[in-house]
Parts: sequence; structure tokens; C-alpha cells
Amino acid sequence: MSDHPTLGRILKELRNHRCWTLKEMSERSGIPISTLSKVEHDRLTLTYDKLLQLSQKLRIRISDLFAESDSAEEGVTARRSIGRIDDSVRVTTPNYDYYYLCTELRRKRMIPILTRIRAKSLSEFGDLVRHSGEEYIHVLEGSIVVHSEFYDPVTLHTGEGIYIDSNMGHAYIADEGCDEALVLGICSSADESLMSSLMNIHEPVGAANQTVEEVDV
Amino acid sequence: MSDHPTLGRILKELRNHRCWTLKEMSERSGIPISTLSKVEHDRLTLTYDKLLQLSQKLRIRISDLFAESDSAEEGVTARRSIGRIDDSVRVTTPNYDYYYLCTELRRKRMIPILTRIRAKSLSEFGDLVRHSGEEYIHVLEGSIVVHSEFYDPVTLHTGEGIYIDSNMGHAYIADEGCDEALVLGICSSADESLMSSLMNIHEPVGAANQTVEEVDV
DNA sequence: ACATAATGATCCTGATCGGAAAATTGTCAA
DNA sequence: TTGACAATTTTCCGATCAGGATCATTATGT
Repeated sequence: MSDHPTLGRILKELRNHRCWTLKEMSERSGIPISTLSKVEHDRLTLTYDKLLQLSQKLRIRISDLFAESDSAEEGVTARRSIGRIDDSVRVTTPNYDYYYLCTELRRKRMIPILTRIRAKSLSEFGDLVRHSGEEYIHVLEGSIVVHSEFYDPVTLHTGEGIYIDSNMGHAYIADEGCDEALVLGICSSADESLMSSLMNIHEPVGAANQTVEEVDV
Repeated sequence: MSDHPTLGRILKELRNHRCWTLKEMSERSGIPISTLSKVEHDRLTLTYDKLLQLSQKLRIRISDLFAESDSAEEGVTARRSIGRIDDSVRVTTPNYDYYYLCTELRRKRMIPILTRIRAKSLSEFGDLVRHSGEEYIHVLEGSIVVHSEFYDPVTLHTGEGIYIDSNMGHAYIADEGCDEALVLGICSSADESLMSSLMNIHEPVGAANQTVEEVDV
């Protein structure tokens, strides 16, 4: 069992490997010599910003600084999760009610979300939403109008869907004919990484008063 | 540019999405509430050891804490494709009728497929299907029975869904109560072109007599 | 009224971090 | 061998900050 090697050892090996002096490393990284020296002797550790600075100035992956055995997975997994709205995690925003499905599964490549659309006009909706990744939206009940940054609005009825790049501004609003609409959305989680998708996906930028509540968990 | 979100934002999004309170997160991570609160408000950052602690206690990978989008961040794309069954590509197999949606879009990360399920018994179905990737299946009409390699069969009714690792053997058959069932399936495409995914994904291995015909393309 | 959750305000101990001085190591000439 | 001398590394010190405890406040729901 190799314990986590210290940050000092990692930095020292990195520096030796590249045949740098402390001074050279200091100039490249923008971190003073004295600090680097102390880190290498485990008399000091670094904070978030310094680690980030090291990572991008020296072009190291963050995970290397933590000696993380990177993606070691891709074995035969056999996960299964049933998506029922009663077991979902509900997130309400002014425009949508989200029901996150299958939340018990971590690190999925896709995120299924049942969404009840309340907004009925673009002005009511506010700014277009944009985030990384892609998404497919399928209309389950009612009909919706899809507004987007680079296309004319289009109306989708029950049974129809749309696939879009999510970094294009977009907004789904309920069509005039119906009171509310229910859609199934699937968001690609950006880079096989659950977190980065959770970071960016489906958070209306600047939405102030979100309420988050669990339902039946 | 690299709009590096702050550590605070990242932690906050993480916590919100898992629907944890500060207290809960504190207990799980072993970091006191006051510290977490300050971090989330960007009044504080964390040092190496705390970041490591967060990573392993909460089972997050370090790179996620730094919002490191390892692989190249793509440019701004603005694709859009409407998925109507009339514009789909139809593929018939003994067990299923597939309607591939949004086929005009190449290189998508997900593949939406409307599927009409005809098989009504596992014996009639044949061997379980297995392929790479993950998939989410949502029942639109009727109800289905999901058979899989490592789980008991489960019945899904209209409005319910299931997320599975596709390399686990699986089969969807129409429930006895209904004649046919209609489901919306989304397959994660292992970042390959549409064609190769059409070739590999969702083809019962060894299915001999497939008919492929385009409808309204 | 009560409990829970989030935030803010203090206070404190110990750590980060950077500049500058001191110590170490190596090189070369007399 | 000895004494400059420079390059590299380490130590010292002060200003700032991490990080944890505690209490007060506000909002929300029961």
C-alpha cells in the first residue's frame, strides 16, 4: 500500500526529471524559490490557487500533482437504475421543474431529466440558457416552442423531439395551446466526468431563487 | 478564455446537486461547516491536504475540483436537429423496430432512437443484447419488461424509465398486458461517427435478417 | 414556538508565502 | 591547499491567510 506520496516528493521528482533548478522552476511557475524549496522538504503545502498556477504554468495535470491514478476504470460494469418520478430529485426554477432521474448512479455519461415547463413566453423566461455538452429533448405531454440562438423558433408537439448543442443559447417554453408541458431531456455529461457536467449543465445562469428539495428519497 | 470557476462555485454546485446541507457535507468530508461556508463564498480557499481529503471522502476526482476540462474544449457549435418519426431512419429486426432520430447530425454524443417493441417473451427474443456504452430507456406507450444479466426482471410502465450499462446483457420485451410498446431510447455513443454507432449499437449480435429502409429522407 | 439551514461576525492558532539573508555546493585561479 | 566567487539551496522572519470554534442573525418549514 503506497500511501499518498507527499506533494514535496512529487514536485521534486518532477523537477529532477526535467533537470530544472529551483530558480528555473520558480521562473516558469511564478512561485518564489523559497516556497518551492519548503514544499519539496514537506515543510509547506500549497493552496488551491498555487496548485492551479503550477498546473497551468508548467502544463501538468492536476491529477498528477495528487498522484491520482487517473481513469483506471472501463471494466465490465453492470449498473442499473430505474427512473421513476417518485424517486427523482426535484429542482425548481422559475421556468422549469426538473426531476432528475437515476440520481443514485454516479458517473453516468448521460443525465435524464423530466422537466415540466412553466414559462409561457420568452420575456417571462429571461436570458437563453447555455452550457457545455449536448441535449436531446422529447415532448411527452403538451407542446413546446424551442427558441435558440441561431435558429427561428420551432414548435414541437407530443412525440417529437430536438437535438441541440447545449452551448448554443436555448429556451423551451410551453406552447400557447397548452397550460404546461412535460418533456424528457437527456443531457450529455461533458467529459465522461460527472462533476463537470453537474457544474455546467442545466443551471440557468444567474437564476437567483432556486429551491431544491428532495422527493421521496 | 478560461473562465475558471472558483472553488467555491464548484463546491456549491456539487453540494446542491447532491442535495446535501452544509452539515451533511461537513460530516461526510470531515471539514467543519464554517470552513465550507467560507469556501463557498470565496472568502477562503483550501490547501493541498484539504483538497485531497475532500476528494477521497466525497469520492470526487481531483480534476473535478479544479474544473479541469482535460480534453480539448470544442469550439462553439450550434447544431440543431428536429426528431420526428416521419424523418427517421427505420431499421427493423425480429424483436424491435428502430426509428433513428436526428440522423442528419453526425458525431453526436448521444443517439436518440424510438423503438417499437414487438417481442413478447424472452425465448422469442433470443440472446441478451450487449454492446459498449450506456443507455436510458423511457416508456412512452404500453409497458415493458426489462431483462438483464445481473438483475431480476423489472416491469416499467408508461412514464417510467431505466438507465443501464449497455455491456450488461439486456433485453426489452413488451409486457403481456399490451400488444406492443413504444419506448424512447438514448444511447451514449462512444464518440464515434454516426455510422459506426449505427453499425455497432443496438444490433442484436448475429441478427441475420435485418431489413433496412429509409423513410422520408 | 421550535427545529433546521444558511450566513455573518469574532477570535484564535497555526500555516502559507514571499522577500531577504544565510548556508551550502561547485568551479577556477593563484 | 587555499581563497575568491558564483550558483544553488536553505533558513529566517514578517505579513497575510487557512481553518476551526463559537455565537448571533435570518429565513424557511413544521
